[in-house]
Formats: sequence, C-alpha cells, structure tokens
Amino acid sequence: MAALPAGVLGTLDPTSDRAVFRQIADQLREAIDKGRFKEGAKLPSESELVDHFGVSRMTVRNALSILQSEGLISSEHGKGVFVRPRPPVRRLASDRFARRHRDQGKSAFTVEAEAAGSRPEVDSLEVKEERSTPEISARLGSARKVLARRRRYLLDGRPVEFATSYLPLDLARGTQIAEPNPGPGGIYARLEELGHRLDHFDEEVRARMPSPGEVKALRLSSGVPVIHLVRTAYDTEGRAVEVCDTVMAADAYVLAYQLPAT
Amino acid sequence: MAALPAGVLGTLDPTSDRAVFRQIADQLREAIDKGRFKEGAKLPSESELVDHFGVSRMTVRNALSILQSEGLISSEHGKGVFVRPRPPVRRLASDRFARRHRDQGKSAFTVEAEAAGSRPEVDSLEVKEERSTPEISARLGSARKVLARRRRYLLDGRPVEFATSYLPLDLARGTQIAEPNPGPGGIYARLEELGHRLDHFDEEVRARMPSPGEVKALRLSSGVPVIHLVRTAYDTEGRAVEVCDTVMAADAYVLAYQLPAT
DNA sequence: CTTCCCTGCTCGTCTATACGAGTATGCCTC
DNA sequence: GAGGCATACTCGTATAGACGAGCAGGGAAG
Repeated sequence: MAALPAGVLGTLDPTSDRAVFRQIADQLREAIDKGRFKEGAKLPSESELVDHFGVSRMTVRNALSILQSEGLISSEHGKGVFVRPRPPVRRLASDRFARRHRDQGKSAFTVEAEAAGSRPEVDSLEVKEERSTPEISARLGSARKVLARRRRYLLDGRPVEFATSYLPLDLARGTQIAEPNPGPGGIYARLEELGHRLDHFDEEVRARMPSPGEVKALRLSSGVPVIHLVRTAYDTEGRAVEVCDTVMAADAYVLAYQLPAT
Repeated sequence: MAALPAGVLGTLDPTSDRAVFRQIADQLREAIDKGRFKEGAKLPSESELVDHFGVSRMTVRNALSILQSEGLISSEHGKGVFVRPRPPVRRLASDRFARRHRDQGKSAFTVEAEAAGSRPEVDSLEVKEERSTPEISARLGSARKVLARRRRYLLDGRPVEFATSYLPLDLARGTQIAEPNPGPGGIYARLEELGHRLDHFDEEVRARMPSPGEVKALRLSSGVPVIHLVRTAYDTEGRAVEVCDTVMAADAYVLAYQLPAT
C-alpha cells in the first residue's frame, strides 16, 4: 500500500457543505484536468484513496462513479482505475457523399479509414426485407415493406458505428442493392444506375445516452454518449429513395458540415 | 408502505449470473419502455423496491443510478424518483443563416422560438476583448486579440444553450458588433454592412458529457449529454470572420443539415 | 379559517463489513 | 527454463445500519 505521490491530491474541507464524495471527485477531476494524471495513467487504487482521505470505501467509489459518468475515467476489474484515453476521432466531411467519391471499388468508409492509417472492418452484414415502421414510412413515403441493410463498422478492431439503410422494396428488390455486396460505389452508385439520380441528402443529428444494446454493440465505456444520425436521400424527382439510420460512438466522431450563407 | 401494483415488476432470477442490481435496473427499464410507468410518473420508492425485491437499499440505489446515467429517470429529494419527461426539441435547420432570415429586427433565436409557441430569453450577455486561444486562432487566422460575445439562451425559462462568438478585433472594434445589442439581423448583418459579404459557414459537431460548469449553466439532469458545435463564418474573400462556440443541451435539440449529392 | 408545527414519508450521505472475481507477480516444482 | 500454483493486490457486488434534509399532509393552536 504505497503512499500517494505528495501534492497530487489535496485534502478535504470538513467545514464545506459540499458532500465529501463530491469533494473527492473535484480533487481527482482537477488533477486529471491539470495533467497530474495523464491519459491512460492509473489513478490511486480505491484503498489508497480510502487511506488518503480517511473515508470509507463506498464514499470513494461514489466519487469515482461521478467521474466515470462524466467520461473521465474507466475502471478495469483487477487492474485499477485509469484516465480514459481519448480515441482518435473520425471526421465526417459534408462532401462525403459527393458523386466523385463513388467511383472507387471500395466503400467510402474503407477508403477514408485507410487514408487515415486505420484498419477498417465491416461486419454483421445483414440484408432482408422487413415491414416498415411509422418512423421510416414518414420519411420514405408510403412503402409498406422495405429492404433493410444492416452493418457495423470497426476501426482497428474497435466498433465505432452501426447503421441500417432502408429502401423502398419496389425499388431495390431483385437488384444488386439486395445483395450483401452492392458493388463498387455502394448502393448510391446502384441507385443512380437505376435511374435515380441523387439530388441531395437530409441529415438529422441527435445526441443521447446509449441503450444497453448500443453499449454492447459499440463496446462503449460509461460516460460516452452516442450520436444518432438519420439521413434521407432524395433523387432529382424529389422522391426519398433511402433512409439510413446510424448510431455512432460519440467519442470517435466529429461531424463537419458546410452551410451556405445564401 | 403500499404494495406495488401487481404485475408491473417481475422477480429476480437467483440462478442468473447477472448482478442483482442490474436485474432490477432491467426490470425497471423494461417497465418504463413498455409504458407501464409513463413520462413524469413516480416510480416506486426505494423502500418499496427494497421490500419487493428483498434486497438492501444500496442495491436498489445502485440499480436506480444506472437508469439515471442512461437518462431515463431523475430523482427529486423528498419527493421520489420519476420517469424523466422528454422536453420538446428545437430543430435547427441548415438554412438558419440564410440571408433572407437576417432582415427582421429580432434575432433568429427569438423569431424561431416565438413561431414555435415558446417564450425565448437571452441572458448573461457579455461583450469583451480577450486574448485569443490557440483553438480560436487556428480557425480565425492569426488574430492575437479577439472580441468575445457570450450569451445564454433560454426557452420557457429553461436554459438550452450558451454560446460565445469570437471575432478578429481589427474587424469588430468600434463597430456596433462590439455593442451589447448588435442591432437588427445580428452580427452577421453588421459584418455584411462592413463589406464582409458572407459566403458560407463551416460547422463541427461533437457530443460528449457535460463538465460540472455546463451542468450548472444549462441545469442539466444527469444522463443528458451536450452537443458541442463550433461554427466558422467565411466571407467571399475566404477570410474567417467569426468563430461561434456553442454548447447545447442535447435533449433540447435536433440539428438538421442538407448535403449536396454533387 | 389560517398558521404553525409535528410526523412520516421521500431521497442523500456515510460508515463498516464481507465475500467474490479478475489480474499480476513471484516462487516453487518439475 | 517452463509450467503451475499461491498470494496479494485490484475492482465488483451486496448487506445492515445510521443520520440528515427536503417535502407534504394532518392536526393543533391561534
């Protein structure tokens, strides 16, 4: 039970009406913010903190749980508590669906990831026909049945997003869009070949805490929100030809958009 | 100590290796998801749950803290634990900075909020000259000193976002932009009058958990992330004329963007 | 009828203890 | 030296108890 490095953590103020576990959380947060504990570094163990502050273990754990819910730390069973490293973020540019990016054989995700020096993977590919939900119907028009394409994307082994594309069945059935591998340029290239020249995309962006299923699918540590993005693709005749519902680990992404001033 | 409504909550599975407090959280989450507890409804009290499940209070509190970090519930001291109501969301359209919206006397925020039937407020207005940070300088060019305009926006009394605009001092000093009230159409209208015809805006969107200061300023309940938006305005000569750093309560917003397919 | 207080509920904070399970290390055995 | 085991650390889960503080409702006092 080594003593803590001197001066890294302060002491409690017994006269304060701030709860003890909050004071401990404040101390640790400040130490992390000021770099006294670096990214990935191990924090003092619970029992060391118990000794240092002279409180019970539950109080210490309470303090740590605050920092965990803030996304500052993560604990590893049997090893310790660590300052959560900030993973590299993937930047989604607003021109990522430009036509000129659709001529390569690989998907946009793959090309972009390799350019950034990461190892991209796509798994849990599933293509099937489904009944439409009210949510999807409202965006896609009145299609009762849709083709759903589900997949999950990983960077260097870490899952970062999963997405489901919905297309009107009358449009996609029997085409290469209904195949697991939609071919070079992805489904957008196929849609254009089918005569649906794409005009624009609408994107809706929300942020929220993940459901337990999303935590599992994206292996999220606690204190990491998700970005929920719903994109609708329109052809030049104004018809909605695809809705893509994407859930992304918020610590892995920054979305970039360009807005006209006109 | 009234008994719980029959059938609303199930029982624990002692053979499961899933932790008891997780099983309790699962039960409550399912009950909320299926509408057995409606929005704003009071959940059984901690001691009722203790009796129902036959566990200690800390175990129940542990379960509740999971749901709280998921943003599903919020507790009120002395009253009980409630299903967190989903506030109305404000939709930010991608044409919100179009020139045609800049001719009214009121700010875009005010106009839009009143159209939606909400009571808008702007407070903690502060305008002052500051040293630029590396972050701002990188976007704004080499300006060493900047004009900072800070304000907080509220809807029906609830704070929903706060923002800081940074402008190069050589551009803004001595103009109406440096006044607390920048006049009709806001600072973008003034910039255009000064000869900086706006060309486009770049926006970067991130999501993360709030800092303690942000929790306070936006009165966020736990389990609510923030959307962090950094917008840079460019004039037709390609010069960055403003950087706006905005932090928004994620449960109050959905951002809408339109992307070209070309 | 109104005001005030008391009582009993609620959640918030904190202590002390116990055992289990995952991880790393070093020693002992082979 | 290699393998395996013991041990000592880590965090995870759970119990039982205590007191405090915010809130609401009922009843007593004015």
